[in-house]
Amino acid sequence: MGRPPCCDKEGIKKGPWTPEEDIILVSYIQEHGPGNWRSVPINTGLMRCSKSCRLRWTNYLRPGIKRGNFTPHEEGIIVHLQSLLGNRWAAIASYLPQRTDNDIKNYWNTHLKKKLANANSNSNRHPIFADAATFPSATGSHTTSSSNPEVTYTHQMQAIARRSPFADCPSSSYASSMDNISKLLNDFMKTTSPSPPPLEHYDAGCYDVKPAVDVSNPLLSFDRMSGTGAVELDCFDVHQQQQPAFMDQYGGYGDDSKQLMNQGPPPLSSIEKWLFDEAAAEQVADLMDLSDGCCSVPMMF
DNA sequence: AACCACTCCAACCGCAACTTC
DNA sequence: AGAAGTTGCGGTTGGAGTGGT
Repeated sequence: MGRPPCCDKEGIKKGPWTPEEDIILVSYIQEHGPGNWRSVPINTGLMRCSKSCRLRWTNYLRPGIKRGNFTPHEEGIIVHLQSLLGNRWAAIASYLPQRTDNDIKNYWNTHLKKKLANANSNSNRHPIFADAATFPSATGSHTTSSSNPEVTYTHQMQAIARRSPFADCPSSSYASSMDNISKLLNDFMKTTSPSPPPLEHYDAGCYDVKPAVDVSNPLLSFDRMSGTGAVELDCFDVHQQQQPAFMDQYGGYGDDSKQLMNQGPPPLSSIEKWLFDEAAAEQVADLMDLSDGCCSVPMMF
């Protein structure tokens, strides 16, 4: 279209975000919710382009992001899905709600690709490298027609992701980004008045959210990842009567996904069974550890 | 201590899809 | 219908951190 990139404008700041900028962005989103990124820099005074704000939010500040080492199970999921879907990181990330597509992409490029290259050279052609082209979504095309089997499959994947068991609370071995921001906000509030509202309902590590105080604020009111109590969470449980309110705003599931949600879960396919099978993931982990180069991962299709 | 090579990841860029008018 | 504007995605890169010499 020949339109100049938004970030080429004069006075737009680039580079790493400062804690102050993070606070401003989080405060704004806490109040207004994510979306309408165009208005974010205008309304906040941030000297950042809308794209940069969105990226900062989705890749770093967004609640529920898990940081730190990937588990062998997560590795297995990524490896398998990459073999099926190709480099469709957003689709792969939908299976790992706590990981961002950027994180998964980085992890693939810096760790898994090397591991698999080594493993592949040791074991020739392993079933894990099964030809992705045989799978409908491997083409990487995007359409919106629900009659398209490719899209149907994608929707099934999204539904699968919603009931993913991987949404359980991680160990506290990693530092939550929102925990950091919460601390920043608290420090900020000590020195500033008037201050943005505190992120008081974020707990460290995983977001062990207390019963919502302000239900009108989706950021404060979602219950997730406690791993305890009645909410046991499952914001990814399609069997739940009530869809978590934050899902659309924070998880990116759109109308099509809601439709699927209402239709109930798709039948459990072999890939789902495999993905949710810890033993299979361990097999992938074993493979990547190059223990003996033996081919032990089951062929799925 | 200084230098270099390497790793890792946050952020940028360009493009395509999508939405609005 | 199509131009203009917005959002999302994947590839790439810059630079901070780290380890080796």
